[in-house]
Amino acid sequence: MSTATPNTLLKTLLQNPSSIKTRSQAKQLHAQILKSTSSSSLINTILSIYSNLGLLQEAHLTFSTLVDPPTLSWKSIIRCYTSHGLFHQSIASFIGMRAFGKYPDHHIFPSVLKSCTCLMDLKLGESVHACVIRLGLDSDLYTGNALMNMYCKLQQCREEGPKSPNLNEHQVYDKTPARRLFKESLNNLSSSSDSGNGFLQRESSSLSSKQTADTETCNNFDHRVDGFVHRNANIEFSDCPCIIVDGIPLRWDSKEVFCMESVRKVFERMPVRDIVSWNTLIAGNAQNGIHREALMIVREMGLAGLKPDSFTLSTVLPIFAEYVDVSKGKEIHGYAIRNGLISDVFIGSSLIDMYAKCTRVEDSRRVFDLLPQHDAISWNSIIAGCVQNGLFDEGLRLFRQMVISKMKPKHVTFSSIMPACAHLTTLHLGKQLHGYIIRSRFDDNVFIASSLVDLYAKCGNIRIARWIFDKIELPDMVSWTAMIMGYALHGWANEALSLFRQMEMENVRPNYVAFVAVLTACSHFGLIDESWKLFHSMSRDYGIAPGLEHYAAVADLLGRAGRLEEAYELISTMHIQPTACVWSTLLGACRVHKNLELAEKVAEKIFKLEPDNMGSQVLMSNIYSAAGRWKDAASLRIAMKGRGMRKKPACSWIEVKNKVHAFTADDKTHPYYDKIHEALQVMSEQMVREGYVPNTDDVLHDVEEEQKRYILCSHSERLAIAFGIISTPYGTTIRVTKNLRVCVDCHTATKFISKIVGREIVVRDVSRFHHFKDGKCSCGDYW
DNA sequence: ATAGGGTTAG
Repeated sequence: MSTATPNTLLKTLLQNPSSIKTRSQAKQLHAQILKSTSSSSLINTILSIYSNLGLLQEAHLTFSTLVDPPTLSWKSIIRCYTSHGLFHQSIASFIGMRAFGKYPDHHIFPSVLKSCTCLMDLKLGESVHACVIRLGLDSDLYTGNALMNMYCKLQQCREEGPKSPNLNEHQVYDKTPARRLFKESLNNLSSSSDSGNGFLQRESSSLSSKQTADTETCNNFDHRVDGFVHRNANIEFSDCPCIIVDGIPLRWDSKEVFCMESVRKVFERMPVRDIVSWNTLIAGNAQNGIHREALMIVREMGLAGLKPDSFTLSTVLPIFAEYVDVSKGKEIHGYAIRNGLISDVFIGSSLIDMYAKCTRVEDSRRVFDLLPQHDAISWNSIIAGCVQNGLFDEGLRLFRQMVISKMKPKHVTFSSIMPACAHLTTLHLGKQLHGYIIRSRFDDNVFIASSLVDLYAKCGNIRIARWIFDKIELPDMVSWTAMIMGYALHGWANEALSLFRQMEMENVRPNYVAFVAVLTACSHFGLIDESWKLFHSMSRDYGIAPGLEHYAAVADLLGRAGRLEEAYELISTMHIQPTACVWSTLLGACRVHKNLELAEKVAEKIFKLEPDNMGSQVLMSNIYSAAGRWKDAASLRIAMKGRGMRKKPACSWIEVKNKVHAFTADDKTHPYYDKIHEALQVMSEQMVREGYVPNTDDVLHDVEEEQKRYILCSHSERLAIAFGIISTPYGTTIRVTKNLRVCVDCHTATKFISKIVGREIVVRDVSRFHHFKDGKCSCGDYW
């Protein structure tokens, strides 16, 4: 081999190092260099080539051969370490370089600062900043951007200034109340105000000049006109919900919590700013909850002559998602379409999420379908969007598709999909997922563990739920709440209460939902004093304004204890508008305690709020019947019939061998009906011998006692239990789910049946559910 | 040097 060829090759290659594209090319070149020369400058070149190609191993080895690496080599190795996530090594090399007396240049600081950011080490970052200033490199664009990014990300590490006494984190960060308020306000908003106050166009001249353009683009996308946009236009992102209870405002704009001073300072001192600088500043504000400021900077950026790019948009979209502002979200969507940014996966998943959070999953779905490529996050967004909007079956279907298309689920995927199984109480699916989770080693993730706790609790397996809960190393508020709610659903009030106290002892702050859980537990067990204490402690100690659920739980409790007037008083003085639902619990209590006078008063309120509320009309008519006021009862029923109202039959179902069997009352369509009926008869006789006395109070039909007993016996949950007994092996726990409250007699009967057959029977009632028709579930594929 | 997704709800 002649020596001329490789040398010429070397020369040409080294003049243009970016022509080396692959690992083998780089290694060949390296070999040639070692063979032909011992020049260290060529070694530096090959090191930077390795570093550029992201070849950590090769770069590391090459670097370690250098005795006194020049600045260029330090630069290469630091960048290589940082880009491979070896932040400690990156910092160590930086320190080593200083020790060797080498002066870092402006190429080094972005990597070093990124390492500080990823290590969450603000102190270190600040001293690096000092170093930057001493070297006079703070005017460098890249360094400035990296500094800003660091201060944005490490905002939380900074000691927060003096806290106002009532300020607590979850109030500021919990997104749910805002969304809840929004959904409630939808019912109240009827005026359609003009939504054309284009957010992007208003001041930024660089954007579309025609104000109608966005609307047009969006209309091409969205053919439906459902008034949502207009109704929504009243909600401004500046309207941070603030509830006043006893003169104390309970929510603050998070702006007061964070200060972006250092970021702003760096930004303002930068002599040159590019789009990255602006985007960093916007993202910093957005992610620290200072949304209004973030949006203002977008406009400012437009005035500075820079067009929002895909980074800007995917930073801004989550803001509109959080404030449920679909009209502004659609503006961004239109802007993305017009500027050819629509195939960007980042924008895509932000749009999917935004539409989903605005309860418009169909639109999320369309964005998803139109994306040329799906990554794990866009899959997660669409799956989470479906599940969060109650489309559990669709969520599961998409999850399957995701797995089929060889996209590996990430841990977020599991925490998004588990609630679907929990709500559908499909334990077999949940168990499969649990297996998948363990195999993927995601089982130590708090989010996933919390949803597993919820899943097992909802599926009636409270012990396994507790077992999973106990294995969580650092349970967060949601884990505690899921477990407490599990106990509440199973009627284990004392466990729920002691867990709640334990949570408080461990300094985990309960939030809105945690109080719903613990109050529900009290309410199921009739613990009036406890629930009053909790109810008051909620606003007093934690600054949480009681919501509908809390009022409902306490009112229900008072009502069931016969303290009807107190319950009435509580509901009447609520600081929010009571709904028909809250009044209905009191109406139920009026029936139990036979207080016709109050019942009429309450019913009037309900009928005014919800003229079509069938349950209450049936309830009221039953109250009249029980009081012997047949005429009133009849007239109510006739009125209902006249308006074409019919009560939907309740339905129970049981999962046997991965198949769901659904029953309605007196349902004779099941293929094993004869056997079920026979089993029920045998059991009924046995139950009576065991001392069972049917409680026919709930059966208000004007029929003979004998007939009443038959009606009780043919309730859907009993059919389902009987089917469970004859079709599952002895010793198996029978888990029946019902989509309305379990009747009192069935509750008693279940205990007797359980005793007779020597098996645990769990009847769970769920009010929100998927649809059953002719004994089949609407999501047949999954059963 | 900058961006998107997650758990609990009588």
